[in-house]
Amino acid sequence: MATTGGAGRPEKRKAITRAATAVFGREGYVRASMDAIAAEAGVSKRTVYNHFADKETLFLSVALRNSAELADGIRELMAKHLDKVVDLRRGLVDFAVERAHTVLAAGDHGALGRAIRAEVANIPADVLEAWLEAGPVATRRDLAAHFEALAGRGLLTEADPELAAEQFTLLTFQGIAERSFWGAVPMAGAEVERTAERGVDAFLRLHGAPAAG
Amino acid sequence: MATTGGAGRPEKRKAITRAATAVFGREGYVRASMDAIAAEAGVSKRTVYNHFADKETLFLSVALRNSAELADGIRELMAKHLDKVVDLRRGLVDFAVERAHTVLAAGDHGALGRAIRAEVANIPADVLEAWLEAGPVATRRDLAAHFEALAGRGLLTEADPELAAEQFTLLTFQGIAERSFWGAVPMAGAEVERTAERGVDAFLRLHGAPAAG
DNA sequence: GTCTATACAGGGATAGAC
DNA sequence: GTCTATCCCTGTATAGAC
Repeated sequence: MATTGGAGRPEKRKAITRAATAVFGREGYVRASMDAIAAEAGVSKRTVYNHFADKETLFLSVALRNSAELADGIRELMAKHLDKVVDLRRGLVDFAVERAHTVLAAGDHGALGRAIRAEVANIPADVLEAWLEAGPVATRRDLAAHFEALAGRGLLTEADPELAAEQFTLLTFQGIAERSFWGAVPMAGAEVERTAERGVDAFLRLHGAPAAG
Repeated sequence: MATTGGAGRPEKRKAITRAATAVFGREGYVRASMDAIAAEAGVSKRTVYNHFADKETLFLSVALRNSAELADGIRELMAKHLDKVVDLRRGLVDFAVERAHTVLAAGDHGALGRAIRAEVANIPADVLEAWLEAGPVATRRDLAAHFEALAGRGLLTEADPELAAEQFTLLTFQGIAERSFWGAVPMAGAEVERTAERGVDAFLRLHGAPAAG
């Protein structure tokens, strides 16, 4: 990431990363200006350049951090809804709904994801790989582990946890993400829920244990 | 769309739209310059402004045209693979593979779709709606109609053609689109085929007619 | 020694003028 | 078809302030 040393006060650095996340999310990489980020952070532009070598470095830095934070949040949702589940369908639907709201919220998180996807052709391959690994890939792996545990409890079939995680995401989340353009166009909460329910029903027909169906 | 009258020679206009599609697709809306578009079209910048009022008008115009052309291409693929199908699984897999290659090809088509998705927050609501209607929504409707016909022949269940079309697209296409970032990051042909096959298998377990399974 | 504030050089963009 | 007015952006430089 090549931040310019560890110089400067940490509180300023934190304000800059928060502001950069918001401005890049709102405007996208090209439209966002370093002036606007400095203003939103409440620091001078010189201070921004004291902490981050240039605009690209700042963008990639907050992108990576954001990806990891988002994966952490989703991991917590899995623990909350899938660890000690009694009603499997209910737990899966609740997880799907909260996940969609978390990722696509108009707040800081989802917006930056949009900016990254828009800019993906201009991101160095190794940074893109790190972003994927910290975010979507980690989430799929975590979800597969949970599904494997659920299979161990006889609630899902054992066959292929990775495939189950992939198809769960497709059926319960990807349609919402695509239709709302990753949160850029708001989607009614009721439609999110309806989509999650229909997705979970399809998922359970594919991967639910016959006994628990 | 507010093109500036019908002035100018049609051949020039065609060259401009073709060049704009390519440049916007390569660079994205913000990075693309009217100079580059004029150069790629082999006309003067004055000629570009003679046909299209400004940069935004040009972008939205080629976006709409592109959306409709892409939907036409997919419609042809449906006719080719699903109209007189004998081996249903084979037909669905071939359709899914060709569709993925068509949409995500590095050529003119898919690249502009990326630019539109990146810029969606800055597109007027009515134009975005028209773009959706001409493209993704039309494709889903066409696919649902084909699935209804296949149900009439006893190859799929009758239940809900719209839902079947939605889930077919999710299971056989959306994962490829997401992983390749709508064609920005190339994906091996073998992985496209493998993904399509696994998606079709899941789709048939959800919507295949029991007799034909 | 890090911050703020401001100004400035250099490049490139749109859109219009000649 | 070239040329230009006008604007905005990045990144640096130059002041002084806590």
